[in-house]
Amino acid sequence: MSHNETSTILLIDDHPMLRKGVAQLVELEDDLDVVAEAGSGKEGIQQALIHEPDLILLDLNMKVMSGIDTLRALRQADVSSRIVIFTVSDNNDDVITALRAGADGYILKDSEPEELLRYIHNAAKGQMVLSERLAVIMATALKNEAKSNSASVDDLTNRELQILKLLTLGDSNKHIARKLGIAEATVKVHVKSLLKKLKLRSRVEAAVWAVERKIK
Amino acid sequence: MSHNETSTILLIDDHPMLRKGVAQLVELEDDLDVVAEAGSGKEGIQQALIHEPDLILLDLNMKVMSGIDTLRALRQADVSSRIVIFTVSDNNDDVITALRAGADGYILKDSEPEELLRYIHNAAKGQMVLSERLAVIMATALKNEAKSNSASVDDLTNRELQILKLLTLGDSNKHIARKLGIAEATVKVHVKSLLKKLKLRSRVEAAVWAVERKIK
DNA sequence: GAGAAACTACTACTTTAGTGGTATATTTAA
DNA sequence: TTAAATATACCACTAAAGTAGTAGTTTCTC
Repeated sequence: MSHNETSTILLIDDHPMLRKGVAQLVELEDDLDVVAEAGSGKEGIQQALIHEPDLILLDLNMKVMSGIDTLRALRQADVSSRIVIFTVSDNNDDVITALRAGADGYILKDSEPEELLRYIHNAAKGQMVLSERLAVIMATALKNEAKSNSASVDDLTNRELQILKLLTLGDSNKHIARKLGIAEATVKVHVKSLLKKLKLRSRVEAAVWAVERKIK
Repeated sequence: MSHNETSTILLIDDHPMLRKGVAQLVELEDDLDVVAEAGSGKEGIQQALIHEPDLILLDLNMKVMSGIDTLRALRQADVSSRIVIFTVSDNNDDVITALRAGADGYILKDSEPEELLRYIHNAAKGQMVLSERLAVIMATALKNEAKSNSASVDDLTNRELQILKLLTLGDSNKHIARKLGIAEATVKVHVKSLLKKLKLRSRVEAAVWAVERKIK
């Protein structure tokens, strides 16, 4: 836990240069101390368990294990550190997903050094921190709440998901039917119910939806 | 131009932390000197004209003016510096587009510090540098050359691009026609020619193509 | 000023997509 | 163990998308 003294920090990011930059900045502060760095989610979890830092700065877009997965794994492993997402993505869904998954803050990488330090200090104090730009984004998200599909991949059946993927490849219903060994009419049924669940109007929207969520 | 002495470097990246990290690393070397930093393409071009550095490290995914646009603008402005892309994107098309646009190298941000220094030294010497992981990617790209559309947004006319964007939103031809105040038949013509140029088979493929390239 | 793109528009036609309804066997969850 | 959801299939119909060809105007370029 955090004291009146020094707050310990763990950096999890697969960009060594960025880790260096943050570490250098943070080390200039008397009351902040980077106790460990990790270049992957897996390594991050190990380091978190070893050091039990006060604060973890976690990148979202990592190659092997995604930031969200790492976040969930950290919470699963009962790591009590405060976890703040530090990433480039200002995507609506990423922000919301991260906060739902138990993140204590969300900071954008294009923040200025002074801002970042302010955020880190506040986060170490136990405050929730959010990059200012995100306020607008989240407000918009809330505004469109009704519209903004709370629907997700999880609501789809296996078959529907399978067909969504093929559809995204540009396959026609006929092609999909052939590939899956079912009738074109059946494919249409699945497409229809998939559209209904996702509250979309056409296969084009479905394809875009899928691509934007990186469903592959 | 580069001498036996010190090579001058300009960093263009909209992430201050990353600039700090790279600058710190580079400054440890006697023969490398970061003479300027820029947080945007526009600022980068100004700095490049002022300092005429030996080497420019340029990020691709910048908010306002994209890295590619910046690269083109730099070449347009007759900046003779060697320009090396330094980015997270290992996307096929990004790599190829950058090299076609006159980049002297392409380095991934997840490179280790030692690697990065080696690349920078070599680049300053006038060598072309490429992150190792990209060799595989480029080989694959060449293999699929026939398939891999060399076509890009630039090949589309304004109207076609405009229609592509609307199409990606899920609009039907009729809707697009209404929005643009033209006949549905005309929209079809544009869609057809856009598909032909991009070598795609349907609006679904076009939408996916656009989303994957973040055309908005 | 001639030629090439680009943008527009139309007709006519084929194919694909999407809707609505019915139906059956299976699986899952309350 | 019912009830609901899933997966399958078919038909008929409408709407939308895509193809092909012709053609007029504008705009840009050589």
